Amino acid sequence: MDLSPVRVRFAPSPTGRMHIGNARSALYPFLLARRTGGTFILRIEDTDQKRYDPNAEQELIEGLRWLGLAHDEGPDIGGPNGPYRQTERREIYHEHAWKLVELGHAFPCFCTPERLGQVRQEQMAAKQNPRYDGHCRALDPDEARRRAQSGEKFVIRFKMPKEGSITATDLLRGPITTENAALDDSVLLKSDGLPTYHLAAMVDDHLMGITHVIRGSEWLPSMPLHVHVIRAFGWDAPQFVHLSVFLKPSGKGKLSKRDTAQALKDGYSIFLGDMKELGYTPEGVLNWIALMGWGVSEDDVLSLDDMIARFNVNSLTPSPAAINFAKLDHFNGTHIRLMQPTDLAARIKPFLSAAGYLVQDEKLLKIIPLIRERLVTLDDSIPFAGFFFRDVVSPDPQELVAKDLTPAQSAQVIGKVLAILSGLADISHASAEPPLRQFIEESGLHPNQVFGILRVAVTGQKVSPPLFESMEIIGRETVLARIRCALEMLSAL
RNA sequence: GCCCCCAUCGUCUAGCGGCCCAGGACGGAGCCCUCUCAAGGCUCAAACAGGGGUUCGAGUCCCCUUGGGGGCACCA
Repeated sequence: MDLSPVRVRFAPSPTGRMHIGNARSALYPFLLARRTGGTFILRIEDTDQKRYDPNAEQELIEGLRWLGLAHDEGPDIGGPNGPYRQTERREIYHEHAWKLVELGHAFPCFCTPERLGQVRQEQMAAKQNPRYDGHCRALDPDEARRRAQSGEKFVIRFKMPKEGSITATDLLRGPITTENAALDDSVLLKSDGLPTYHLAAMVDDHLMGITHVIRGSEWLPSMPLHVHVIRAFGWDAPQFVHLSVFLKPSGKGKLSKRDTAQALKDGYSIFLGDMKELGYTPEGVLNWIALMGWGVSEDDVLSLDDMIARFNVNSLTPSPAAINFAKLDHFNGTHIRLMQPTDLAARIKPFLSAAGYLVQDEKLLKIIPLIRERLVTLDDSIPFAGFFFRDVVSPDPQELVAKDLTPAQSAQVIGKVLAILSGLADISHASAEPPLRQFIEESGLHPNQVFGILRVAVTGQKVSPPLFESMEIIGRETVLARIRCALEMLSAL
């Protein structure tokens, strides 16, 4: 592939929460930029004042930072091609819109929304495609300019050729030819003075020197319009890459509000902010989204650096992809296991703290090897490690009763275990296992019965990290105290 | 309704005319390991949507059908 430095951008509109679709739209350009030693730009497309969400930009920036997708230019860090918020570029769009009018490729339109609505209704009633009827197309340019300047409400529309066709190329799909007659006189500049996407994005991409436009496939149908606009200005078109959409887990249709609600119920989310809180790691999330729409053969556990080294626009896939949360779990767990113990400890600590535990770093570091291969999310550290930091545990008395044993028999067993462990100067894997194994041997009990009672007594739960290693970390005194407590509970049954 | 795009195991995908009675990963099933739960190892089930062409030869190229997705705003 061509490795000359690209200039690419992530250009979200700040209208809501950052989700995996956004993240992937940022990831691929980022990878391409890093792969080629190019430039990755963040641009905020905030021209829709109705849908504007003042918190969105910050969430977007935080999301990028969390994922590790650092941009080289953007509204928060500046750069030579600013401003990077479209509302701060009004004059630029104005100039360009009128330039197009001058060149005869656009025209001011004074039609009211009411008239347009009526026309649309009539067209639909006549089973025609709803489209602009060309009412203001033939207006005298000077007259139109005068009316516009006198304060009359107007928009500027692209003057789409009536005949001919245009061929626009998507890198993943090849050339796509469209009849101009099928295209509309789209609005470029709105009556509020702000541009539509069709003008703003084309102007900005040109002015910012964008070489590859990587965006969602919802833009594929307007690519012909975009190429028309670009050519009307006399510019060279960038390479277009349209990413496939994410489908709901069933693969039937794209994600809806209901699906995101359902995901949350199942303990998942498509929003980055939620995913972080649920204990997903940037590495896991990145790996997951990277592989939805990107064909990598064989080794598919990839770090960001691996992705950069292997990324290639041509291996992106054009077909829609159903999201699969089980795979997210897999990647998350895999990347957790790949982490350095100190790194993992640092990431787990906030979760434990938030759960109310006072965490000692040294102790946590000792726990890491015991729990790392058991974690799917960082949040799982709470059930797996919480009991290490608790003063007392409160097991369910019923769970202290071993399989096929009565409460009294179970009490007898744990009493014997207590006697054995009490006799030890310290409780470690090496010191505790042999005498307990010997006891099991002599008693004819099953290891699961003895260790099961002990596990519940010491950890307060039926599922835990390995018993002996856990007891070693908890310490002799606490272990014995917890066993005595369990013995009392059993005796009371 | 009109326009556009897409089509390999349940899911994400490899495959760019012979290397494919189709490979990997997730998930599923089984076995091993084992103090619970995991992790790990091994094994198994599982797909070229259908129909026409082109070709000595098609999952790979073309056409149609079907299915899926997207778009048709003074939203992006």
